[in-house]
Amino acid sequence: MNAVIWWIRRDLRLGDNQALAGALGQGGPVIPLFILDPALLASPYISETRLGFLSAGLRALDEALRRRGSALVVRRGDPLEVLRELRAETGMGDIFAEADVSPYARARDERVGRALPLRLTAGLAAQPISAVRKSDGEPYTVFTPFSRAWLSLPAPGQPLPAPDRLPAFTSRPLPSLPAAELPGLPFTGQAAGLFPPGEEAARQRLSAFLDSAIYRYHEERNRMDLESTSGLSPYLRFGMLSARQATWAAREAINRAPDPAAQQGAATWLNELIWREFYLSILYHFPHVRRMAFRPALRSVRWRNNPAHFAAWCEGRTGYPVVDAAMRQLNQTGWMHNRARMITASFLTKDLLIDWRWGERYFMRRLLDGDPASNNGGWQWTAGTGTDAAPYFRIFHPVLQGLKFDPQGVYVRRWLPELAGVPGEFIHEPWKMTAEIQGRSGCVLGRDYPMPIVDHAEARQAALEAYKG
DNA sequence: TGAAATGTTGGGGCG
DNA sequence: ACGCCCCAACATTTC
Repeated sequence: MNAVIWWIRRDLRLGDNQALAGALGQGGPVIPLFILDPALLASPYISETRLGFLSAGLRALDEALRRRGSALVVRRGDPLEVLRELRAETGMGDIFAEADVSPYARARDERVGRALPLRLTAGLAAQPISAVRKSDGEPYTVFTPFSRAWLSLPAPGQPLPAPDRLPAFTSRPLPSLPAAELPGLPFTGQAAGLFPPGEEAARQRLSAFLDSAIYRYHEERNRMDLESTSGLSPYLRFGMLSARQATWAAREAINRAPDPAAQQGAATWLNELIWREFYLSILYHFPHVRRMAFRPALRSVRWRNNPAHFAAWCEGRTGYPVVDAAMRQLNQTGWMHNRARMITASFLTKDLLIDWRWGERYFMRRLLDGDPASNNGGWQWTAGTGTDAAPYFRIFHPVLQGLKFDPQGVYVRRWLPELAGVPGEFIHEPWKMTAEIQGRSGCVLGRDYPMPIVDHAEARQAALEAYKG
């Protein structure tokens, strides 16, 4: 019996894995394979931290496989060459993999599929990407009708259980890269504490979220000072949790919610998962969004692109506490609250008039959950350049956003220790402190914390002008 | 999944 | 009792 290959890409899980199920359905040995693709490792969107998370996730997957009589094979090289070699070693069986939507992934899979028997399966999204279309067959470009159509489709089936055993290939030893040669920074420190890699950690995190926070999600999800979000994005990014597992859990939570407010909480979380599927669909149908604004009229915005401003934004020293706290959170942990992503993105594109693609790339280089579809969609939404985007005049006020979504300044103080002693009434606008209060609070502006690098009111006017042009 | 500017309404002070 | 003004609170429009 031919051995088949389960080609793992961003589906680092044994549970609810349709590619793995397809491979097992052949009845013969299954070889779990991960390929380190030099072309991907050289991408400007790569993150050392995310690579570390991936590598740690591969080690966790290998351990889970070994408990089931199998083992992960990791090889480095051009995917087509690696697959050819491995098939020659193992009997020329089919290759099963979860389909992806990014332009690079699709080109790669087309190239492989022309030369080898590649069988792509669904699983990246809970509803197959191209199943959600308008009645005339065209893709949606506005979220609300997309979500209505998504919800009206037959609910995705129950998630598949993880297999108890994987039939191993035993005819000959299969060389694999040693764990020590996996790429990325060692995954340790704050990020590892917050996001332990692997399928089991994802399951625990989902279960904790379902216990209570999901029912308050509607009211609390925007609060940056609370742990009110699921924190599942890094796991969804690498498929340590499947979209179907997540949406299934959301629907179950809706059904057993104790009261209407709780039901609304779970429904709002499901809606966020649908946003993820919306942007997967956008990238699939409109791959050019990866390089430019979706809307042609907004491809000629005259960005100012001041490098000093960009550096201040990256390093979290703009002088606006909410913006700076958010960027420090990103730099230190590889994750940022969604509300904070919108605030920082609005600040970069509107207050600093810096090309959204600079911000998109920086986020990709820092985020554990950095996903080309969601990240691009989010940036284009805030910049007002995308499908169903915020209108250009929707400009976030960094102080008001702070007052609304971090009312006591707890989030700001957590990430900006230099503001720890600043009185509550000044925490989102420390430049209003008198010299005396600055001295008393141990936070002298210009010494301990910067003055704002731009005046928001002026910057807002300038942005309106620039976008109008 | 904004915020500012402008418009409307109604209560209360006051001559 | 009445008209006038002020202004807060809310609604609508505009960017």
